Amino acid sequence: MTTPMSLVQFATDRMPQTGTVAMRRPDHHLLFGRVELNGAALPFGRNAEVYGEEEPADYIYKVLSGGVRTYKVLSDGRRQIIGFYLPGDVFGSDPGDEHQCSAEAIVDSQILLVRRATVFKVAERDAEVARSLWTLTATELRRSHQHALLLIKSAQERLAAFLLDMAERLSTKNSVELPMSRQDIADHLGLTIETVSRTLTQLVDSSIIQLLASRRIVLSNRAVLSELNG
Amino acid sequence: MTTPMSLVQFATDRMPQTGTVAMRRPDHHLLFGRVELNGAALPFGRNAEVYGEEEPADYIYKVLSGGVRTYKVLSDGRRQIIGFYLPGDVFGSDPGDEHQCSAEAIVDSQILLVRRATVFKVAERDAEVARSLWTLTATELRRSHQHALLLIKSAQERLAAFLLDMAERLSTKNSVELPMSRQDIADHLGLTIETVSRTLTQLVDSSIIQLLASRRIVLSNRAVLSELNG
DNA sequence: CGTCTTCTTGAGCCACTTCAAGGTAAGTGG
DNA sequence: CCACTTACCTTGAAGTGGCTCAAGAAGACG
Repeated sequence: MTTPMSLVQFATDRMPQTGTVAMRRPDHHLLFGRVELNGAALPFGRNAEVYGEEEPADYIYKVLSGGVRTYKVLSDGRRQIIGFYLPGDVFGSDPGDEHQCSAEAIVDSQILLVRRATVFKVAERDAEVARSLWTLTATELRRSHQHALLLIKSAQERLAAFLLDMAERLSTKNSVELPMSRQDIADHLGLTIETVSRTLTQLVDSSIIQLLASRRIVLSNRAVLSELNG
Repeated sequence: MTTPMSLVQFATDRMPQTGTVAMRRPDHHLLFGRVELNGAALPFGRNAEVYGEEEPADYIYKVLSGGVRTYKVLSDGRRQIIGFYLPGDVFGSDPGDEHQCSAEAIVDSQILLVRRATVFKVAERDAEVARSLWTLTATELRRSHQHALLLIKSAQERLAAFLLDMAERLSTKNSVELPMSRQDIADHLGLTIETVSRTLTQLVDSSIIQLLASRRIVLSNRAVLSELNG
């Protein structure tokens, strides 16, 4: 189920769809930009598994197009989406030999793979690569802390934070095209799908956002959103 | 308020109070065990600030005795305790030039300091140190993910997870001496102090734990606790 | 002993969940 | 082009787990 059907070699790193990402995350590009670290780009269909929790962690991944969710599940099926990864983002650089989370494509995606062993080998003799590997993980950690802080907030505040984050990461204007479903959002924010839907409706009623389509959202009042975000 | 009053140089790394920690965390000791990375041990009183959020991150810290909490606060005062650090644990190795969280001693503590700049310099020419620095951060990340998963659980499940974690980290037997207050536990688990207290009482009534003193807890039925933990 | 802090317990309330139904959009086959 | 299906999203009504407010108990300490 994990194995993709085709394998395309790239001579150079592909730029993500959003042009500005390269500016924001130099470290990721350092890692994937090195000639010796060139990997393979693979297509993953919607909901396709990239890797499973506790599977051997042989690769580090970079989203070229589409989007990915990483998550953990409890025995009774409750799911916590740890993070969303958008074009330009790197994921799967967990410590140890096994992945800590599962990863799935949330829409049809192109994903670049690089062997972990190769990265580690290069890092051993190249302090710059080693440092960028560390920065990568440290940035993830910062996000994770921010996420923990989010999970003590009210539903409105969580949605505000989420929308602002998404807007910053995947849009230039105030209009956002969310790649993920309401269920995904709910599982990321620690809410139910109904509460997510209702809260979005509240934000629409307060003229803070507009819902052009269910996944096409306009942030018409960023100031109030930021205020809600604390 | 941050500045400690005295400065004691140590020739070698001090072993933490709990003897087994060295076995569990070789990387931390590698980092602090190097001759060139020897630092200074400082005493911090109860509730003393070790560093504040957004302060320059000049040091990496290791708990020798006592305990530390790292946390973030929202503008209205709500606090999320990101993590507790017990003897043998390393903290403060945040990325970037500023700390992401604040850190305070939860009881009178001895803390070992090492200059970040020194660590980074050593890491540049010593891949082993670089890797152990990365492993340190990656372990933090794993914990943070586990913590996010905890925050979607019920109050009982959160307490069960917390107690099991604490028992594993600071006791050999089934008896645990918690260094932190109910308020600290509440702010770590995303609950109120009242809910923490009530839930502990429930666990006592179910004969799953015993409360010898308010901070002295016996896990008399680990099996049920583990089950609650999922 | 009194004072201060910390912890526990009670009663009522509220934000979010649960359960249930209906609506909307995209795809499929006739 | 339309009926049918399927997946996804929204809305309503009722229930509840944890919160808020309030008071009291248990330690710690001078």
